[in-house]
Amino acid sequence: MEAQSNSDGTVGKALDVLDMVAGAGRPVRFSELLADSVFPKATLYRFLQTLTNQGMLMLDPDRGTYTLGVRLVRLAHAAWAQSSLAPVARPYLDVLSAETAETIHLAQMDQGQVLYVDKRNAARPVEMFAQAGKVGPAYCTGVGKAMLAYLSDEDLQAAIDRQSFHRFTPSTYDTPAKLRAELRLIRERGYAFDREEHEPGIICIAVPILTRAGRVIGALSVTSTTQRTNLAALEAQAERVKETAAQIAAEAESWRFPQ
Amino acid sequence: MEAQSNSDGTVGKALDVLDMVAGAGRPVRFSELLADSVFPKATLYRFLQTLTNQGMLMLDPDRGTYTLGVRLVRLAHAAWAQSSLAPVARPYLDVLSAETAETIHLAQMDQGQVLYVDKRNAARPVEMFAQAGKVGPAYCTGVGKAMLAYLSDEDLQAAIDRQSFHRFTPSTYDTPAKLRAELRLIRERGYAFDREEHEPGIICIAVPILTRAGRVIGALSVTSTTQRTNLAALEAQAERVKETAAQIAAEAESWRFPQ
DNA sequence: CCGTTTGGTTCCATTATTTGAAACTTAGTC
DNA sequence: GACTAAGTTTCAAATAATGGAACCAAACGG
Repeated sequence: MEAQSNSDGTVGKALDVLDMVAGAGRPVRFSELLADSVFPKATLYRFLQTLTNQGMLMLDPDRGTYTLGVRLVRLAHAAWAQSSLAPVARPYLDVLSAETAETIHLAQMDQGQVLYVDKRNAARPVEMFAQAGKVGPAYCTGVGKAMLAYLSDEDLQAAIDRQSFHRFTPSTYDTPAKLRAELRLIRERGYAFDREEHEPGIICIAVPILTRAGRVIGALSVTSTTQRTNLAALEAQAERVKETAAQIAAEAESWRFPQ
Repeated sequence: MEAQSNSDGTVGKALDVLDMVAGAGRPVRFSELLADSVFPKATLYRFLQTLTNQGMLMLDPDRGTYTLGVRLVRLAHAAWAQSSLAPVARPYLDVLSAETAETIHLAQMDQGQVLYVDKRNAARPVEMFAQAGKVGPAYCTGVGKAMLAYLSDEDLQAAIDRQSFHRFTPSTYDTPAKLRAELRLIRERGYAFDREEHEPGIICIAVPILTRAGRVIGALSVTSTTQRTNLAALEAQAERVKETAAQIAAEAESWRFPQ
């Protein structure tokens, strides 16, 4: 995972450093960060220092390791509450979840990747933080494709440039061309499938969540396994899922932008 | 809520802007931010642009309003998972919660404030994001005082400087001197009380979570109301709560810093 | 016990970025 | 169609970031 030298000046670079620490997934030493950083020693050092006294990072003085700071948790609480679809969508997901008795995902786009902001697992109730906040690829997941299909040409190009096109399974679309063809179909149809493209045995139907103006603000999916069901059965739920998406869109529009 | 012009260069200023948007708690227009910002128009404008490109903020193009971006949610997921005590503490909180049948709070220190990272409500299971991530004052909460009591002189001074000493109730400690006296007692005793200092009728017993080296990494509290119980009854649980804190500390030390 | 390596921190002249007043461009009013 | 408010761009001056190199401290090896 390389920091792709963003062109956003000092702030962008500092945020890259933040991502590096986040990417490590465990406390990291200065030297480790230095090893796969594009920055020279002193520069990286200063960034770490700045981020640390801003509370975005935390330095364990005993071990000399850096971890993400708690200020992030606070900011994220606000982000989740005010900017994600999750709080708005919650009641609608509850209903859909009860009706379908399948796993439900609510996702948004983040820098070309899929960010899951809520999840319902028919079996047991949600473990919020543990599940929400996870990221996944866009080109081979139902929610990902549903969102990609409705991006502007410009945004779509930017997103495609960020896809790895790794071939997870035999049915993964592994080139931009194949993906674009699929996206056209999705746009015509109004919903997307995941035909075991990311994980064998896992299938889903996904619909975009669109504003009245036609901008994608998220996606919603009903997921199952090939053992329990099949695509046709999922497709039968399409209208129901679209309806939920529409409700969420309407609510989001009136709630997040009052007046 | 004023951005207190931090001395951390460009990055610090950008993060201040981020806080401003977070602080608003709703989508905000450029002009609103400009109104209570110390930055001149062009500067603020460029920061917003940078943060937006970085996914830390989101610009609703229809309305021209800024909200926190989803990248924060992703970062926070990592922060919560790797840097907060919550995942480590979870099983121990489960046990304590079952035993006491009272509300449990797990908190950490963030820039002189108390950040709640997990909460158990005897009645219903946790709503993670909805509860975790909230912040509160340090000088008048059980967990806050428990942590303050074990800070180094330097860190304590810095934390005290950030307290408002607002008098929420008649029993709130409203000066640094009174607070410091209380902290001495807490250090001798090993645990802290909240004697309706923040909210009338709400009392708690709180213990610090300390590393073997004696550094505070968090605090844990059992909260109740004056209607249901009293301080003496809570104090009777002190040893039990300390034990849980010790378990969490031990686990945190071996788990978060493997090898 | 001392020379050496490794990991982390500080210096400081150079360089590049940020800064912000002012000019400009929309979009909205009356 | 002049007037206002809100947002965007420009550009020379001011400032902050940069990074090579020196420095320090602790751990290591002989």
